[in-house]
Amino acid sequence: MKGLGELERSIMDILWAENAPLTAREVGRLIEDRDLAPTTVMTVLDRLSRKGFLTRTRDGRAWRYQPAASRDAYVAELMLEALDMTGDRDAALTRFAQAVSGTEAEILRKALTELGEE
Amino acid sequence: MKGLGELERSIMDILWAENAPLTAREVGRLIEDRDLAPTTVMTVLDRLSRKGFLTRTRDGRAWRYQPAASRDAYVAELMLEALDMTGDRDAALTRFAQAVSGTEAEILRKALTELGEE
DNA sequence: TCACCTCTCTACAGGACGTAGTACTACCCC
DNA sequence: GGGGTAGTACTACGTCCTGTAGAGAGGTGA
Repeated sequence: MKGLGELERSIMDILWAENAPLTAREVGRLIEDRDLAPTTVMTVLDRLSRKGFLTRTRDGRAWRYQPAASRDAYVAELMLEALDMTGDRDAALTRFAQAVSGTEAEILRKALTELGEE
Repeated sequence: MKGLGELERSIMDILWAENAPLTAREVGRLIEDRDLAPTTVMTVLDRLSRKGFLTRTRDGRAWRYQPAASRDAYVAELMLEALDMTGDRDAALTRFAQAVSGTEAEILRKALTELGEE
């Protein structure tokens, strides 16, 4: 998987936050604080779908874009990818476990416990 | 934190694998399969220390480079960084927990348990 | 038909990286 | 002591990615 640029991520954030597939115009409106040219938004949406982060379907002449995967899935995948980078996954995992905060350690523990029960 | 390029990572891998600080020449010898000019290795080592991935100390006229952090720490940090990207850390963590393989889930569980005992 | 929307194509600047040459300095051997 | 050698710093260049956007084409409604 490739990383995302800053604008790309802003746009993914918008689409992840929204539940419905959006057109370029709609995304542009939601990102208004940056005052981007409409084509800029379109270009980025296009690149994102080319990279597989978005899927798009026709709606009249316009395209509607929506995330190909949930943000959680994306984040989890990034984490796994980082993990793949090491020779010693166990050490890295241990380190990671030590680094997450208390509440999050709790979440992780619970998720793992539920796993074990399946 | 910034990501690493491909050559940068090869070089970090070498330095992570080695326990002693190496000179550019030594790194170059260890990476021989690529047949790089000595200055290429030096440039990359230099960039890596500029980015904070390496520290260097003088050894006569030469520099000796060593990782500023362990690979595990680096990987763990990458993972945390990915985690920071999401609005809903819990969901991402849960997702992650579900994605790691059984053995690794075990490792994680153990690390978390030990945490709890401290 | 005219204004408009949306698309696709093309472009360009800036930064990161891989790659390396050049020029300068210090050191060792003959 | 002079030349080769090793090591450094500085500079450079091509490529790819990303942010940014214009130009042109083809529908669409008034």
